[in-house]
Amino acid sequence: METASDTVREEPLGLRERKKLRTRETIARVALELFAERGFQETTIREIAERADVAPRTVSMYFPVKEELVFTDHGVLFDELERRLESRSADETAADALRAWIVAVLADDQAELDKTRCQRQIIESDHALRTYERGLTERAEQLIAAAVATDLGLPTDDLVPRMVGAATMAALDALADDAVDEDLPPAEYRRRALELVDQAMTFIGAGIRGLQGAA
Amino acid sequence: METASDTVREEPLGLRERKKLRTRETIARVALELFAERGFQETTIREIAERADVAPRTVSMYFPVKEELVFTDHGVLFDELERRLESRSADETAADALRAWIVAVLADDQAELDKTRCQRQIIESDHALRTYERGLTERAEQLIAAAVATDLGLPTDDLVPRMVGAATMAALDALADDAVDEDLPPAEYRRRALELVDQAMTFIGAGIRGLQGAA
DNA sequence: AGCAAGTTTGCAATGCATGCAACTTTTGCT
DNA sequence: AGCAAAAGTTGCATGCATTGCAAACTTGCT
Repeated sequence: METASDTVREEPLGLRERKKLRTRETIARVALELFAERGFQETTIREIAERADVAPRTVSMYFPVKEELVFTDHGVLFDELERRLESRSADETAADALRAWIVAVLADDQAELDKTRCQRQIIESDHALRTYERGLTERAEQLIAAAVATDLGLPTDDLVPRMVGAATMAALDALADDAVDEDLPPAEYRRRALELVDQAMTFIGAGIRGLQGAA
Repeated sequence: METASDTVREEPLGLRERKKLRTRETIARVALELFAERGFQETTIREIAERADVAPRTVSMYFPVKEELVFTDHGVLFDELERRLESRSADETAADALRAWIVAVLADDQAELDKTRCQRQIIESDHALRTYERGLTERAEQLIAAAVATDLGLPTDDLVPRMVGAATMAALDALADDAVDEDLPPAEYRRRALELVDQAMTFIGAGIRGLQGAA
């Protein structure tokens, strides 16, 4: 199967890089543990630093804002989306690239799904985190809007691509809710997720056609 | 024309209430001035308090989070939307109520439009404010989603109403951008705003029908 | 070993947010 | 008017996140 790592050159990491990566992962892991135990607001940077055995300053070094401790992979996931949207071939629509991205990033083993569920429970129990997440999705909306605008030959700031981006991210939100509400095995979760995605794309496609007919 | 005040009983405010209201408005006004002059992050609560001639503690009293100083009316506007959606008559769809709300709340005189433009410039020049705004729109999305779910006989957490809510708010976002980008007179701004809204509703309507046909 | 570059850390300062208690003003009642 | 309760304002103190800066420490390389 195609994954992100297929396209990324794997440099042999030096000791320095490996250590840095390990520190980063340790901090993120213990932070998630603590958030799950006591809640996000109730956990201080200092406590995270203590359990990760680093200085508080180091935590802030790796994660300039506290919220980033929860959304540790959103950045790379969205980078990947951007790459797929921008480097898609001429016969591939934005919708195709988007769907392929979702297929590639969907949690597919139990461990990954468990981590996702843990993150989602933390996020959904804290308003600041939900707000922060909405801020993150803004970027994805814009990426999608830009790609859709290209497909449709519309200006980037046109209403239609923006609505498509927003509706798409609403679908991904619904998908995230599913991840936590249900207690499904990974395969079943994937199936339902793709069902949601296809439903969203049908909606969007019909919306676009409806608007083109009216114009 | 119908406006919010038509349906709200105007109690004769006592001195206490009037004073409170005046203090609140003074704080909000000077805060907006300062934000426009120096920027949001660059202005401290203390400076706002000084110019408003109150204690810093009082500012935090009226506006528990700094961001609220910019979004002073969003709360009541969304209250009004909620009221309109929930108290609509049987023959009025969610879309009807929504459109009526937009017509009622659109800035229609120069002074109001100027204030809106000032707010929007401040918001768009600061990332924290944009994020905060996205958090606020979550509520509106949910109100709309709930009303649309009722109209369509779907569960509240169904994908379709959620996408409709998201797409609708994307349209309002685009509308807000228009308010600042252009230098239009109020009447022209209103006209373009309604054009956008109708375009959004065409998109959404077609999307819903497309999905119903496929189901 | 020893130097240069890159990391981690401690320290200090700033600013937002909040609980609490003291203080002032307004209100309602006699 | 006079007074007591209620409501609003303020000062004080604390906790926490975030950031700049410089010192201390590690690693990579010669």
